[in-house]
Amino acid sequence: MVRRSKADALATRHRLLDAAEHVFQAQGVSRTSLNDIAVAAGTTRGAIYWHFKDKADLFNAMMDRVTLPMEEALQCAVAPGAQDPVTEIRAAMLAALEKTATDAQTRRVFEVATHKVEYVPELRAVQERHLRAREACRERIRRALERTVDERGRPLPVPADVAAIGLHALVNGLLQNWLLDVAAFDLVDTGGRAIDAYLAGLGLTWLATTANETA
Amino acid sequence: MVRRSKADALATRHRLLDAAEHVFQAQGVSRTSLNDIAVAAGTTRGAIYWHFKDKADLFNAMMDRVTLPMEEALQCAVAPGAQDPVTEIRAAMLAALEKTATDAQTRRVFEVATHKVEYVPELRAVQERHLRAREACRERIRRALERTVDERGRPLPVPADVAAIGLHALVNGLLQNWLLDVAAFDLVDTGGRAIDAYLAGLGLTWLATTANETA
DNA sequence: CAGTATACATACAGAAGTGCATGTATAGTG
DNA sequence: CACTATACATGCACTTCTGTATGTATACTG
Repeated sequence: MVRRSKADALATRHRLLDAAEHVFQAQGVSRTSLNDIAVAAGTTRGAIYWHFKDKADLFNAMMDRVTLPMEEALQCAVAPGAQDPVTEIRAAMLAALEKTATDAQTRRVFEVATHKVEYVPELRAVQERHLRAREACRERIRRALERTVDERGRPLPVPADVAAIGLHALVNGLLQNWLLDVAAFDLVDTGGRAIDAYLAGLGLTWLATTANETA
Repeated sequence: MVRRSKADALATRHRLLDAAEHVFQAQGVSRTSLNDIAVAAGTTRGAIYWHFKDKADLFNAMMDRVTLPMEEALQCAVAPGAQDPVTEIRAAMLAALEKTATDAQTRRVFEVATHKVEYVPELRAVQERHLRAREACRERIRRALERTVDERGRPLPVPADVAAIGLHALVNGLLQNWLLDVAAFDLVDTGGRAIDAYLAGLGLTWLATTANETA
């Protein structure tokens, strides 16, 4: 076969990762052979073994190409101190929902990572990244809540770390449930209202009020 | 080999399912061979093929032996009209958390079902059961909320179905996140407080208040 | 422009797992 | 008390996938 230029090789690599996303989503990671991916990408297994060590390496590369919704949420709220910290957090969570609902690639990879792969020791890298991202997300929420408590006088009805764990679980649950049946509810609208209800329960009712008024 | 009595055969079947739970949890479903399960159960593949058609059949039988936390929550709240419907729902959700935290088998199977198996078309039976249970759970929450709205005057800040989807997502997210790292937080205590915060956000503040007072 | 590394395609050997066929000893059964 | 179905164990053929070795044409490089 013709040898490709470096640009061609990079394109091949991306085609392989694109193909992996689709085939993984359709068949699950463990049930797809490297040949399945190669054929879907219009190449052979030789190309895969050139660019990647094995299936786990390819899987990790596929994950590294994207930022998962929760990680996106952390970056999105980088605009520092521009406004109320809870408003930032709320915007970040809504952004995570919206990105999942609209960006096809994010949805594919997130679905693969949550429902189409088994969390076995071999893929520990992704699992640890997942756990770290989760911890970072919780921390960010917790600090935002504590800053809000400092700025106003009233304390939260529950400790900030508890509130953070709950909010993170709520968003996570919304994302995962929606992926199982995207027609069941509108992720951004319904999810956003649920988030506002939760925040209202933390005593941040002004948010829920404004959200209801604008809706 | 000696032929067993019917009681022995039933015991063998249960040993196979017990072994499957443990090996699936440790290695993931697709990475465990039928021989792995047979050896773990102290038998051979012959026993498996006698009791089950194939691995998918064994997996389904394993799932049929238990009631998952959310299904348990539905049955638990069967005590009808004994008290406030929201109090019932709250108790049911807490029961789901507690059962997951305390009952080892429930935890094992739930963990396998959520993190150690790929949702591929072949296991559609379990997936559909999962979706049906989810729908039933949401419906039950929704009706309880609507009954509460009827009993009191005030409406909810969000539609009942939206509130139900959120509550279900919250509990589901708590369960799944806890399974990924059981040391991260106390499922019953932290989860319960998060649930109360959410209910408070729906205007059912008396619950959060009493929960805080008793805590 | 010759030489080398690149970017694959192809071929092959081996492991592993599945499904079934067959063996077999005993628990039930009339 | 024969005898048949049961409850497995064992062995085998077959498929499937992996990892690697090898072939090869061309992009790059001095």
